[in-house]
Amino acid sequence: MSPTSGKTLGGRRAQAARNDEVILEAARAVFLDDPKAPIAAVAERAGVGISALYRRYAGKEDLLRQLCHDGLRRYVAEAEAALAEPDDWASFTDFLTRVVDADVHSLTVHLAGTFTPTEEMGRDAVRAGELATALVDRAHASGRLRPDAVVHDLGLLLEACAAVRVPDPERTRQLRRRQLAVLLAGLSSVPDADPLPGPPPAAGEFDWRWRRE
Amino acid sequence: MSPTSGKTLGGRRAQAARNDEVILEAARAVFLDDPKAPIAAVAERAGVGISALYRRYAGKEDLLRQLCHDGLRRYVAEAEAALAEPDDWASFTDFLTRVVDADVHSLTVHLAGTFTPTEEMGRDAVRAGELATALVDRAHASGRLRPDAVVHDLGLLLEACAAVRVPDPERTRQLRRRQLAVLLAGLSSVPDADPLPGPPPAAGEFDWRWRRE
DNA sequence: GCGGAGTGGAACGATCCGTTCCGCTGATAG
DNA sequence: CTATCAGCGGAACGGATCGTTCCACTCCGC
Repeated sequence: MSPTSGKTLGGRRAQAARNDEVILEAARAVFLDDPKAPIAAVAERAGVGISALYRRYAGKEDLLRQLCHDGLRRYVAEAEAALAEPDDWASFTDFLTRVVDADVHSLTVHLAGTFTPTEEMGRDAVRAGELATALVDRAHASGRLRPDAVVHDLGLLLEACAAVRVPDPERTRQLRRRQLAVLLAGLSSVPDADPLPGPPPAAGEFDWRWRRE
Repeated sequence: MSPTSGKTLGGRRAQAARNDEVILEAARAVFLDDPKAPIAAVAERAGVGISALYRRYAGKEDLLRQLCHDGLRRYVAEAEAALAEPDDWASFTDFLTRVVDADVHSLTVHLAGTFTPTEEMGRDAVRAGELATALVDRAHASGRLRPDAVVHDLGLLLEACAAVRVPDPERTRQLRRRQLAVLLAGLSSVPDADPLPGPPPAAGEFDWRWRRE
């Protein structure tokens, strides 16, 4: 049975439970800022010792994997939420806005290749791809997405937004929204526009990051 | 007087002169791929020994600075060339296309902060800013640039294009052109568009990279 | 009180990287 | 032809960094 009889547990246990959160949050912040940051930086930011980290994670790679998987799950969750919306175009733009705001893509991009992915992550990645395709299909159906845009243009778009980063997080969010607005305007259908150049981005072209060296 | 009497110098001297080029090219490629790459990687890629590097540059920082300064000069040169064109809008788009193709922005972005800039770089940077403003002014004059776009939106745009990178350089160029096309479409004036959100990017907001830690 | 879960942080060992240095080679001057 | 030395290759060095381990300490829960 749970100690302190199921009540809100206090003292040492509470501190530990709180640390779970604090550490993950700190890790997110630190590795988002510098993917190669030392583990000690995470501990410092979290205001805990290094032991508190190694009690929870087998090693650095384990922490990184968890962090990245969380991001992937968030991506999937946002996509599912967006697909529940009735408006085709709004579900598309809302999804992108939420993913950009949550900085999910940065996580994936910067941390890719620093750990060996689990099978579950593979399955989630496939699922994410399916959901993205569904969103783009609906956007096409709405007629507001230019016909020559493809699913994997989302990759380019997210990359572009994730690339925006200034020291202040809130300002970063604002600038990313601006970037997103420009990109969405560029992806909107207009009567007589030049077609997008080059072979469109294809399926495997963003997987190279995941190659373990 | 020059050895071998001013003729096309051959043998050892020729090899040395050729190495100047080869090394710079290798450094560009290597540091573009990984800004934190070791100097040895540059030497290996250039097919020379480490001594060949240290004969030319005082140290790593010196090489990085040179490389970055070259990029800046290229930026200025492209801007000047573009301003010489008669068509306002074309000078704008051509400039961006050339800068994106040349991967100049990546150089600046990734290498920023890894060395102490020289005063001359500061002057060149100011000049670059003036030229960019002139280009944007002309683009506005042409009426094809949406009125709420500002000079520093170029920073966001270049950032977005530089963020696109796949292993194959030629494919990278293609995808960047596509990205650029979307962004330019997004920055084009259309009759009744929503205004771009948030305070527009301002002057000092991209300088933070240069803070030496 | 006592046992041990939870922790802080010093210490260790491995790795990496910038820089130096020494010995070699072959072009060039005389 | 020979002495010289610019130019070079790459081993070796020393410092820095970082992941991980380990031990002493605290204080909750029984």
